[in-house]
Amino acid sequence: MKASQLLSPTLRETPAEAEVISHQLLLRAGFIRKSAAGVYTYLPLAQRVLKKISDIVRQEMDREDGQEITLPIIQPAELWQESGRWNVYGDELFRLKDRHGRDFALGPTHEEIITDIVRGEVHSYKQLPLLLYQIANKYRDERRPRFGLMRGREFIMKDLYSFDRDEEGLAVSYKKMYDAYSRIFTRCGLKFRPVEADAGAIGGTGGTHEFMVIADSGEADIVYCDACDYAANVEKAEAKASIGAKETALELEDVSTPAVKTIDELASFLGVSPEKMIKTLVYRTEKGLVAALVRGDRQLNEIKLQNLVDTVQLHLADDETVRLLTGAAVGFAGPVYLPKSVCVQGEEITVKIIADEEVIHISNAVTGANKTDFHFRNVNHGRDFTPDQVADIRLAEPGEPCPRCDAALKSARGIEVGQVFKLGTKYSKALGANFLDENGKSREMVMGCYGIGVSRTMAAAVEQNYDENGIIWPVSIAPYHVVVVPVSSKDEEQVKAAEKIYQELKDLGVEAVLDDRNERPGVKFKDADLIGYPVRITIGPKTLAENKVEVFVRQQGQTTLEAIDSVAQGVAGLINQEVACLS
RNA sequence: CGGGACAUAGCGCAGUUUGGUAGCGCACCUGCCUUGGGAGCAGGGGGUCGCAGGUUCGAAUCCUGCUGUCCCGACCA
Repeated sequence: MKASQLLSPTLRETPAEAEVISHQLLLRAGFIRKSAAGVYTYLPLAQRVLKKISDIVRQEMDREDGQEITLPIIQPAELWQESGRWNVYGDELFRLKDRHGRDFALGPTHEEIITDIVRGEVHSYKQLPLLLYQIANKYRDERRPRFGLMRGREFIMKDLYSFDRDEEGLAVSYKKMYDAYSRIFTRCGLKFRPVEADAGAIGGTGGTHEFMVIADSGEADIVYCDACDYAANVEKAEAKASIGAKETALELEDVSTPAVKTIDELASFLGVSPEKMIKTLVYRTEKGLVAALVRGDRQLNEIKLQNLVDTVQLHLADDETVRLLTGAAVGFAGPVYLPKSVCVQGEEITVKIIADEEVIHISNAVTGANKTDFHFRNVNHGRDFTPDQVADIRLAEPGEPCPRCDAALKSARGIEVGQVFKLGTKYSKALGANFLDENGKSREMVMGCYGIGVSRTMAAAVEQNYDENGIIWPVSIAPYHVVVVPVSSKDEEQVKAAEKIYQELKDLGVEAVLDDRNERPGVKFKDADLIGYPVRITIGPKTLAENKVEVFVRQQGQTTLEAIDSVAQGVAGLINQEVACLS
């Protein structure tokens, strides 16, 4: 491709709307343009990157006998009503009506429609397992689209659905996808980590892993262990209880603590360390109130609590409810003598006390006394309070022991680019996707679903590979491998040499761009760095006299001199070697 | 959905306080010149100042309403 004809409108300045680096660079380097909030046009360079990523995904899906299909984006409301998600999915579902007033949705995900196809066409155990996938646009009307391609309302996703006879079959399919995903992100040249994750609203019976591209700009917090393989999203990460020394229980006493509300204030006021305190957080759920207890120096993990209580709604109770429950101002709640129920606006609401495992092992703890400006000292589990449930409900933090091997946990930020789910029979049951087994007995198919954010992976690759001059594409997903730059477009000798090398590269199967624009060299170099071509070949007067050209490798920032006649061959070898290295 | 900010040429911005009919840099077009890290000179094209009302002789500027965009939070297969 000739740069003079390539639609890659680079910008000298960063558009004000772009905050994260991938958004800034993809706009500046002329890869994308915004059409509406969270909706982007992919220009030629982006299209090529997306195709490279998609091709890698396709190869690895096909390798595991995944079969590619295309499912409709416009989906009838009836299917969504059948699964129950028409009402549950909420405002995030893009809805539309046709001219007859019939309801449709733009697919945010495709469990319904794939299950519909399979229930109609697959009836025998002989046809299973079945792995079907597509690479397509997905639509989610995000409350707040942001970070450019990272969280859009229209985005490209690969989704594969597995259908198996039983849980054992599902485990096999799951493993296949897990391994395929690891190969895919490796081949894309990304530093990533599969982590244990929370299943969220999608539910399901088995485990789920998220594939995280490690980057500081990531939205997800993960903890991992270098000594063993343990890695998890903090939403899910197990926290190992640290048990303090047992002391002789002293007599319960209340102590005046005027206007001392926070753990820190209390620690300095009483001279007691936070790990000897019990923090009490009151939550309101559709199943009543929950008083959650964690050690003073710990943080509650709301997702663990929500899963434990099995609620849809979980929000911190408002001040008024806390006052009614404890009979005290906010900041003085505690488990001792906490009422079993409370009357809020004429409604009787039950209260459940749930304690983190560590809490019941604190001897002579300090807690709120449910009396304004008072706390209790010497609170002991069993004698002074008895939780309804004891479980791991706190947030795991870096530095604490790994739940598997006790080495110190580390933390990192990650961008979720893929997730694998064991769905079980949730959708096959709702939509009636059954098959007959060897005994002629009808059974529900056991499903899994596996997503990769293709457009997000492109953005994640930029987040992980850039410098102050621009993008540094991994060779395997770079839009082009090489840019050939004659320093002067008016120097016939340089132009001729450049054209020759460009042609040779193309003949060798190397994807090359010839920067034939009548620009000063600085402009061409800046654009090359910004766009992120892995290799730049520069033909200039200094070296041409010796029949040599410069080869600049973007990743290493190093320049070497090569003979004109062999440079194409050499660069082709380098490119092939790089790609092979990744797969 | 709560809080905050912004909206003037493709991009970055000034002009708004104090109303007088729109400007700068980059980009774009023509010519000259130049060619090793976003050159220089000369000429040129491009904007119903987000939209709709209102005040006024006159509105980018003041008032009202709306829309869009971004950030923080809540939310999120």
